[in-house]
Amino acid sequence: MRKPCCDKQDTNKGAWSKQEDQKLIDYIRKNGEGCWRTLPQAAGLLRCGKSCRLRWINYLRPDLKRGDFAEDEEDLIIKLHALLGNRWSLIAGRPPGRTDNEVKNYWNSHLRRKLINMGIDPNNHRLSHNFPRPRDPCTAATATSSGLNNHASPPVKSVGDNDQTSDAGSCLDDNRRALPDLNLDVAITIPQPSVDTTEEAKKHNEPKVSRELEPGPSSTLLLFG
DNA sequence: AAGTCTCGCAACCGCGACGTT
DNA sequence: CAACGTCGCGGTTGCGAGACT
Repeated sequence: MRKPCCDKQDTNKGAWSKQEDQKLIDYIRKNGEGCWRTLPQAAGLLRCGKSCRLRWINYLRPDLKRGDFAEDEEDLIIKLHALLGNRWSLIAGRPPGRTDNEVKNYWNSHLRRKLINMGIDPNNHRLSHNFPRPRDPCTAATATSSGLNNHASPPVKSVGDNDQTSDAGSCLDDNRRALPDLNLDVAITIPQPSVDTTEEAKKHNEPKVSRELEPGPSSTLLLFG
């Protein structure tokens, strides 16, 4: 089993009860987000601050859009992943009302496999000889059912993985040729306030985007959803 | 019908980034 | 400028539900 995330013996773990949810909602409605370290005690919750923050962001926030991803959302996520790699918080900033955790889970459980079935390496969005091609249903079936999911073969961390952003971006031409139905003409801009509604997101995404994705002053990237 | 397997979601953990002192 | 504390992100895991045998 896991080691506890914090040393406190008297903190609850695992699934949240309705009462806990309500306490957290009530407290944040009254006092706003932030100061997660002290929030649990102030709200009367036997949870660590991290757990409260995660629960609020991923589940309780009122502006969350739950349910199935639309096709245009899928496309957008694929495009953004090609451009950004596993920067889920940045990717989640674009489809409104989605969380990084939700996008990450959806990628790992659906989109990854979808790309694999299309013959695309989901790690770098290149056409891959190691992955089944669209016209090869036998290998496609084998790949999807034989451990290419995140459970059987968790992603191995490597230098290449960390560098996949530029790598993936450099292969967009290949993808266009291979996937005429998938518009990969994508670029990035700082999220609009109307899309990225939270102050928190603005605070953190803006500098991050400009710092990480703008190699030079002229490289302002515009994202069309 | 019962047992086993697979999948997806929610939650946890470690670590790096950032702010404060 | 180093030390410390907090926050946020990404990777990973556990568990329940549904599919399969």
